[in-house]
Amino acid sequence: MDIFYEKNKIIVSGLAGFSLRDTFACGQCFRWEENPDGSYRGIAFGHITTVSIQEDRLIFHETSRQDFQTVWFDYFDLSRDYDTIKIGFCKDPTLKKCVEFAGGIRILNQEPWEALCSFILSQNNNIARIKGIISRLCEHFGDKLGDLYSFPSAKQLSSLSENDLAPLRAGFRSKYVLDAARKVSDGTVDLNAIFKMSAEEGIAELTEINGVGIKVASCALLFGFKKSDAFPVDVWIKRALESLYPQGFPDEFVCERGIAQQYLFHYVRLNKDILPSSR
DNA sequence: CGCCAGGCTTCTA
DNA sequence: TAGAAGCATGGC
Repeated sequence: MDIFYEKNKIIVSGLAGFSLRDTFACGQCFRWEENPDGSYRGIAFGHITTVSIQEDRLIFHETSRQDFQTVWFDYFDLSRDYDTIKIGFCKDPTLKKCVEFAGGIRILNQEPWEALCSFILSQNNNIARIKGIISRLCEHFGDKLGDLYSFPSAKQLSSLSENDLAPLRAGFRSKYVLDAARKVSDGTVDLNAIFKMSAEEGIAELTEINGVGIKVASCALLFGFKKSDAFPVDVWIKRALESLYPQGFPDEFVCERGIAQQYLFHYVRLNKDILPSSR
């Protein structure tokens, strides 16, 4: 991998196989928007960028060197060697199919609070509506930065009431978001401490929040706390495990089983015919 | 229109 | 303590 700093763009080469579409559409994040030219515009950690891919090159447009180094390099998980990980996955026949279907997925390192809050809102919900709720959340309570809105902090949300969140139309999830915002902002749940914890300990910490169970906690840990061994089991993964891994999910992927999980999730969700039709 | 959505909490036997 | 009911809303 090589990095080139040019006048108006930063180019990262040597990323053959990386797909922005697979990465942004696989259900791990909800805010990136595709432009007519195929690039994507997004905001994270209070910084905005536009990214595109040409051949094996990831290109950051109108992005400062500092933002790339302090935000986007880590956000796009550029220190991880996905080629080697995928070679490992391909030893398993099902994961091989996942890699062939959408091997361009990388797990993003999102803002911890955004990941937690987003997946609280995701429960018993569909992705199109989750996006709408999160969009309204940011527009109502985030900070306007250029043409986009930051994700509102736990502190910003902690002083709000359920009534304040009514415009989001998040239903019963609103009270869960408020409980999370309060416990995170007052230190009852220490997000920074979770980075030093195991995934198991992280689950114990996050499930102190009302409305956060093992699945939501696992998603937050995988997508916001660099816990690549966190393994969220939703209805799709549950069905996939029952029909495709009756002997259990292979142990050899333990360290990166969260990544494998995401490849599997995206594959079975968009190829419903590979799972038994009856529920 | 009815089913279901990247579940969780609460109730019930 | 396992399993079902209830939950808000709207995409498809």
